[in-house]
Amino acid sequence: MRPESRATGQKAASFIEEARRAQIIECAVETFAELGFVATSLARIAERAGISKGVISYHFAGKAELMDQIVEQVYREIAGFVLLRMEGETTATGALRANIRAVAVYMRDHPTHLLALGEIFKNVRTADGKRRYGTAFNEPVYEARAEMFRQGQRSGELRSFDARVMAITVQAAIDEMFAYWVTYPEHDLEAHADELADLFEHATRAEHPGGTADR
Amino acid sequence: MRPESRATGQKAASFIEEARRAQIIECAVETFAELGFVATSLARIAERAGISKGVISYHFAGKAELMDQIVEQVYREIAGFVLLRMEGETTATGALRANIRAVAVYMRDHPTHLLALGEIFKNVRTADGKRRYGTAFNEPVYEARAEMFRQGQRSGELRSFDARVMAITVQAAIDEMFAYWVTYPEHDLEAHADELADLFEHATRAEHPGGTADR
DNA sequence: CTACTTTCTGGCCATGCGGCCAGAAAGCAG
DNA sequence: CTGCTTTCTGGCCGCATGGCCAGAAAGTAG
Repeated sequence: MRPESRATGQKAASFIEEARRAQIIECAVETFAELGFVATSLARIAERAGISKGVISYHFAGKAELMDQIVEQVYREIAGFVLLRMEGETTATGALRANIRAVAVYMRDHPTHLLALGEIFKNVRTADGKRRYGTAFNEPVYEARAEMFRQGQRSGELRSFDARVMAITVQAAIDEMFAYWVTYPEHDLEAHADELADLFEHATRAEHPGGTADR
Repeated sequence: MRPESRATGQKAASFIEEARRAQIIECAVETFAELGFVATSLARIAERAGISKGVISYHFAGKAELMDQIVEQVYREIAGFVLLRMEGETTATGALRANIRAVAVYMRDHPTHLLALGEIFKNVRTADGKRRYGTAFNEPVYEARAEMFRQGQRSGELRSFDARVMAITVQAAIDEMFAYWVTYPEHDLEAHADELADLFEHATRAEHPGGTADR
């Protein structure tokens, strides 16, 4: 007998099981990225993986769990990648530049992961019609970046502004850079990232650097 | 006999016909805004309008034409509203501020229209899997704003930067302001808009105002 | 009134969906 | 080999979808 639900089971999964789960997740990511949320069905994912549709049901409790796994995995992957490349930055401006550049590098190397994440984020809803992964899911990112700005303001490196709005806007700028690049692949992603770093440096830095917060 | 396709017909439509079409479009907008693209079916739209599903088929060639009409109508509405409120602005900075504020006012007054537009934009794809209304649909907006920036750079009002990246980023910042406000309705939209205007003023203005382009 | 057009209803259709399962196949332990 | 577990296939189910249509209803002109 198959376990009541291997997907939610606690037992150590076999090598084969883990490999299959990883393969299915990867194929699902590609399908979401290529066809979009609406056109991505379990049948299409199975087709891309070269397996029967039932295999997905065997390894995952359902489509919802599959998407949960994608979100969790990709999110962790990005966070690790970006945070690693921000280490050692001491100034807020430097940290922000490293942040933007790191995300741009990740975009270039794993565009499908980000596309799939976006499709799932924007379309999955709970039974009551509300977003499953809302803007609220970005809270940690917003708050971390806002805190970075506030620290820069306290040290006098940055001018006075609403740290939260700035944090939100940085994320928006990064996301749109990705969307634009996906539409126009010949667009220079690295140049765009540097331009964004300049943009926000001008937007945030104190008018008379060296002093404390300017007003 | 019903006309071969009233939806695409050229004849002057009757009052009743126009009223029905308008009602259906409005109900469709509300449904897209409230339930999202995935959960919006012709049946649900008809239910909200209190009519039979067949009425939609009678007045529109299909779901695709309905969505086309929504996009066209809302797009025209926004463009007219915003452009009207930018008239008379002579400086790039002033025009940008007026632009951002106007969009914020429109958001406050017609959130469902913008939500529906977003749902349709992000999810409708053609048969070959490509976006029907892609980032390319924003081209006119991007280009107009970029040209505004270039003019400001020529006059020495603005510093040197990539006008296109700046135009894209402004749009992203505005869109995210809306998304954030929808998630947190108590968020102060007007203050956010003013904060954005300040942000981009700092990001774009020349370091030594009064001269010509700075480098 | 009748004759005709416009508008609407209710239901049918083929399609594709996610979920599920009986049993085949494969792998493994004795 | 046999017996057991894990993994997979192929197909079936109920359901919702967009599109479609026959005919009813409402409106209008003569």
